[in-house]
Amino acid sequence: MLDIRLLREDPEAIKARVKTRGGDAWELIDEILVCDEKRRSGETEKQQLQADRNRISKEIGALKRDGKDSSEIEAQVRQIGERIKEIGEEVDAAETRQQDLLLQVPNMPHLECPVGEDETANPTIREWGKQSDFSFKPKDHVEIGADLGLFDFELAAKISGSGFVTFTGAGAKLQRALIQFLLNLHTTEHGYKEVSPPFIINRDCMFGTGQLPKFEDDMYGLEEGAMFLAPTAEVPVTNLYREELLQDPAFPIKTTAYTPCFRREAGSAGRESRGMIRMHQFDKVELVNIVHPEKSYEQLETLTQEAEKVLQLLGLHYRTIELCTGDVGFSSAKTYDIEVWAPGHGGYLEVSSCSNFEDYQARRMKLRFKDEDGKNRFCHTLNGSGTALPRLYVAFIETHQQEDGSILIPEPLQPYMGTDRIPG
RNA sequence: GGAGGGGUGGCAGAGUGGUCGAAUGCGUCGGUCUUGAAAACCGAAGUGCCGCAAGGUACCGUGGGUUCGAAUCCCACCCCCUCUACCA
Repeated sequence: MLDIRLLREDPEAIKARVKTRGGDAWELIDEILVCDEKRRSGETEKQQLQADRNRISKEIGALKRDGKDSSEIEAQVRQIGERIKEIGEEVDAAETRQQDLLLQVPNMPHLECPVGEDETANPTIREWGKQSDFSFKPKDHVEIGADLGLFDFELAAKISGSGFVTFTGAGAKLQRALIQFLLNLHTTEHGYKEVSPPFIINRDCMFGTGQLPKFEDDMYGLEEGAMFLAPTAEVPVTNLYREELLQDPAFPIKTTAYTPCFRREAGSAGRESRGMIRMHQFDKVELVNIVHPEKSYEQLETLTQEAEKVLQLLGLHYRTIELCTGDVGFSSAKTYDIEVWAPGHGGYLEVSSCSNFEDYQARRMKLRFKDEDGKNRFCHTLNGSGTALPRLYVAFIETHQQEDGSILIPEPLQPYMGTDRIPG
């Protein structure tokens, strides 16, 4: 949520920045300011009346104690009460409307964020490794999975539907090994605290991280929308800190979690949908940082490197791109995507999205800290996938496949797999 | 799921219609004393909103209601604890 004070100060500048995202959310800003004005003037009047009422009520108390008649001023204060109620309703209506609108306005992209309309304008920041040479034609992950019996889509369709996968045998073990590897890397090398949160999340939290009100259709709702299946661990993990006023925080607060993620992916059928590249349920290890506002951009670089480390250790070629204004997510001010090379697929796959939300989420969820001067300020929040499993899995088996059909397990993963090769 | 108990400031814990934003204790911070520290004593200290400010206003789990006036009475809901049932 944007700071209403900034909006009051310089609405045109903020409109211009929101506008760089495309879309028409910036058009809401004028009405927000009208509501704000209405709310504030009503509030002032209401509070004056309340002060009157409090004063007179005290007089009534005093009269009654003395055994005197107070019926006259009681009638007077009753009238004030009615007026307070009327104005109160107006103020509430303006406030509710203002809040509704404000929740629909996305974050402002960072000033240095490259301006552009869509993903074609995203600059590549760096690359690591290179596209591997094969002395044979590399198979894609669907084929490898079928050949080695690693996973089965039909088996998943039988019990759920399309867009799900069942891992089997060594394939299931590889999935488990990757999760273990990721969590251990982040907890032991990168200083993260591990949590394992619930996957069913209440509605308030969905507002906190910015999934609601705009993206309800992307999620699986339960109990008529009162609860949702977590679309990403970002939601439960960041919301662990909602409505907190951190007294003496040891910034950066770094939390990691493995969770399954549930997404309806409504309307994206057919897009990059072969195999397990886009699923209704997938596993992910998430990295969440809560930081001092002045350190968040520095921390974004660290966070991104922590995610990249995963791919380096697993010997997977990737590139890191910066999202332009038209492509950056709703709540984010700046985002790096990490895309891993999948030789069988013949393209790059997004395995991680590392974002600085600045105080956008913190303001929504009232996450604050007491700063060096004793002032209460909103924290900055960041998160990044560290990493998403299915695409990591895809790149992994496609990159490490051998001509004989086996898959070589790179050394860092061997302790978790208990072998250096999945036989062909 | 059923029965009972409970949700008050950083924590503990009083308060059952009007000088209660809230006693008291612990903890925290500042000061006095001390070579220094401890102890003792004195003092400070919640959050949001409105206001240039002075100040005002709201907040005692959440939302409604009664009343001139609600932490206190009524209703609904949420959460926690104990017992019980069921169950991985």
